[in-house]
Amino acid sequence: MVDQGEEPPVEPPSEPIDKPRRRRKEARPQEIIAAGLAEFAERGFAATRLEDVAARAGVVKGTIYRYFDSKETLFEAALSSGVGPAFESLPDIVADHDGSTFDLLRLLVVRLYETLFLPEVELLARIIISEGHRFPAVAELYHRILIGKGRDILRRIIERGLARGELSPSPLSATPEVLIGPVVMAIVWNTTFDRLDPIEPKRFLEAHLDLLEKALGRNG
Amino acid sequence: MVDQGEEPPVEPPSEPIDKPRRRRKEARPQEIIAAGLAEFAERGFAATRLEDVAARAGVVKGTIYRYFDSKETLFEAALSSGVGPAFESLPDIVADHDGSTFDLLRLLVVRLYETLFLPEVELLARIIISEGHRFPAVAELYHRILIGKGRDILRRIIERGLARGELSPSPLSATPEVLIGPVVMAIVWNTTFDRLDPIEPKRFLEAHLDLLEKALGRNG
Amino acid sequence: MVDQGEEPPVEPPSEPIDKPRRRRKEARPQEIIAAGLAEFAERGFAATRLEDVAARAGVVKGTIYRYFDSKETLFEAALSSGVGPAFESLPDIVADHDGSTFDLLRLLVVRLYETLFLPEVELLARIIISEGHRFPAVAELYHRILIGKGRDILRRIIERGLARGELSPSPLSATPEVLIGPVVMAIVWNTTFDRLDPIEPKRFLEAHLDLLEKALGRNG
Amino acid sequence: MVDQGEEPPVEPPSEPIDKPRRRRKEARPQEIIAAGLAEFAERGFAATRLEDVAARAGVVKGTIYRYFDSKETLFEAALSSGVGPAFESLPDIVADHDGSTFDLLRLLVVRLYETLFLPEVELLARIIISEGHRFPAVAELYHRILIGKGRDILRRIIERGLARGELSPSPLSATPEVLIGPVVMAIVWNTTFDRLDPIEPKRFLEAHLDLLEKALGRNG
DNA sequence: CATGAATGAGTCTTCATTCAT
DNA sequence: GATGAATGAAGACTCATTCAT
Repeated sequence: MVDQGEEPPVEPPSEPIDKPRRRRKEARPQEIIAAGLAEFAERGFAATRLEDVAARAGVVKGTIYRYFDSKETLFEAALSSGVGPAFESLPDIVADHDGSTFDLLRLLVVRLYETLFLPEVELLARIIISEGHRFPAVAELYHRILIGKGRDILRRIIERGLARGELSPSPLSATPEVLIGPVVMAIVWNTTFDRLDPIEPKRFLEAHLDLLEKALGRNG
Repeated sequence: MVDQGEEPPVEPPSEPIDKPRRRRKEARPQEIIAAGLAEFAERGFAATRLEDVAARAGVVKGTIYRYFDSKETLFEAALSSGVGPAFESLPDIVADHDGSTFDLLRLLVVRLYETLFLPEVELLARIIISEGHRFPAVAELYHRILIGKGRDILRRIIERGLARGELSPSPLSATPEVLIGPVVMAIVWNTTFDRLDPIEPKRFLEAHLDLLEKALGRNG
Repeated sequence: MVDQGEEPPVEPPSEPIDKPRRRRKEARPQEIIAAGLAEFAERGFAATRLEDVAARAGVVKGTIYRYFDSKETLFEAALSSGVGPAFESLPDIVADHDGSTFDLLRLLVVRLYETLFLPEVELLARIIISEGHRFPAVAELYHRILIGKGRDILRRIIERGLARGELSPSPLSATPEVLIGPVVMAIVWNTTFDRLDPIEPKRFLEAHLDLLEKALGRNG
Repeated sequence: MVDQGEEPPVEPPSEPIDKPRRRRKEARPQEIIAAGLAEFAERGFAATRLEDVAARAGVVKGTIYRYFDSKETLFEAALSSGVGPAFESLPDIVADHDGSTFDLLRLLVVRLYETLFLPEVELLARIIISEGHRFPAVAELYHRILIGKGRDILRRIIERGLARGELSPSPLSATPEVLIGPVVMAIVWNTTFDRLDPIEPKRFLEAHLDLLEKALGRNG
């Protein structure tokens, strides 16, 4: 997932043998997007220079315009590119599972840590956190994703818990987003203070799970 | 609290009443800083035009340079300006208090919600979240503040709880930052999705306290 | 001579005749330099506007920055551009010559008048005289040239004269630069008073040679 | 001559004793002019900042405008200020003198070296050389001075020499300015190369006189 | 008179975007 | 398609000049 990475210098050996040039060309847009993602995450939208994106993608500034109408178009393309892969695998964990509510939450939370700290996803996260406010379309896209894939699952877990009698109605069950607050904090902390005092995701995850277990009970 | 931000709180009471102009002059840097804060929070550092900052402050572009050497200098001044007021009142709550660990945490968390959702502080928060990564000096400043004032209190609350036997060593007590994760999430969420789906701080606070109470016990 | 200044003297004779645009592009930097030289000579470095340089070169302000990093870079490029051509042909006149010292000096001085009053060289001279003091790099460049090519020849002429017994040691032979003082005066005079009361180089040259002849003797 | 110098920090002891303040104020324009002279010589007209002139004069930028209408007005005032003193003492040397032509020339040339290398006069010279071309009024002023006081004397010396039979008509006697070329060269050289390779006026003067003597004969 | 805050026109420099080759 | 030269609209910053105190 999201593995289009930075530069695939080794051409896929499984394919015939010709088309090394062809291959390259078809990959162009992806390479430009990957370069854009990296630059936008590093400098922010306004401070990113297309010249640098081009250099990182190994092309020339003008070439970007063959694939994207404008800097903004590239920006939105870059932000859309990783959305699917990044959050795709979440939904089905609730449906067929018969553990406790805590078990389900643990599954969700562990998955969140695994996903959100992937290098590519961190880039995305940094951009959304930095620029989301300035780009309504971006905010809306991610809001839809996070609601659709994330918040929704959370609510379904809670509803299931209530239905099974493992939980009882409370302010917490009414606003279950609170339960994943720590992982958001970890992401944001690492976005800003990564150079000074980075959070160790593993350690944070353990404490997070400890908190959930204490609050819900191992079987609650 | 924190409202001393904009205007020097001590006005010269000895002087007559005239000198509206004089008054104005002394306030200039503060007015420019306030305008800068608003613009930087709205558009980010790179996309903010000094022209707009000036207009908002009711002066002309060149005037900014009487007080600040460069756009960057103004940026840093703006970010430093609210630091003290915003976090000053936190420290002393632990020292003389004889409630349970949960009571103390509740005090801290309530205070955090009260402070962080003040309009001025929200501006600061947005800027730090958006630009902190690009401005090491800013990141360092706030890291120092947050560590010194925030994390420190948290750790002292935990230590006190351990000493009083209300808590026992666990992953959570080793990484107590997790406990305030939800408030960070709320801030960040509102920073990005304020226009689409804002979080109601009060409701979030209740759920947050509910979580803490469930996890620590009312007396734990 | 020295007229290769503006345009690369060797035009590609092999190519057809079209490509007027291509032709243009390769010449751009030279055109900008020529325009810069003219403007800098007319107004001085500080008062020259890149906008005017661009207009004179038939391009747009931004284009200058494709070739030169800054106004200062262009300035230095312009001053370096003409150095070689302007002083290149001097050196070899001493080596193989069997006339008297005066004959040699006459050759040198005539050549100096011919060279220094060429329109392009006058521009250079004006800039060096005006701005040399403010641009150490420029001063050093021309000092090296003038010493290497000019002063050196002068000294060799004198040494040759001493060796041949045409001259005898004296304050003048110790400081032979004095011998070319008049031509420097003529240049400077014309730089400043060209509009009021220009010096006629030819008349000045005659008087200068008259002075040298009287001082050294036709055969001395 | 030209002794208004840079900063007269010691108040004239011959005057009474009071009025130290009064004195200061009356001297203001002169102090500003002196400061302007120094700055204009150092940086040229366009690059000189009135702020720096003010600082050097120990006043505030606005104060300059109490005495001078504009930067240009100050410039012209500064350039006029030293003219009289600098060239005043030249004229009378020809009238009553009964030495040879060479003797007279020697007097003139020695006086030129003495005058032109005075620190204050060097400042003036540098400015005229640098900016004269851009300021017709300045060029005209100095042209009048130099013609009136300098060239004129030279011509009278030559005429006297012709009349006395010490000289005979020649290109040199028709263009006697050539005779003082070396001193101009020395000034210009020192203006540009003062930091790299300054000319020693004394040594140059000796060689210059040697040249004149050789050309005219001690008694010619 | 002097101050110094304020102004605003001007200039360098950057960079997204276009376009001929 | 790709290139890279050229464009032109901004925007940061400077500084001569003005003006209220």
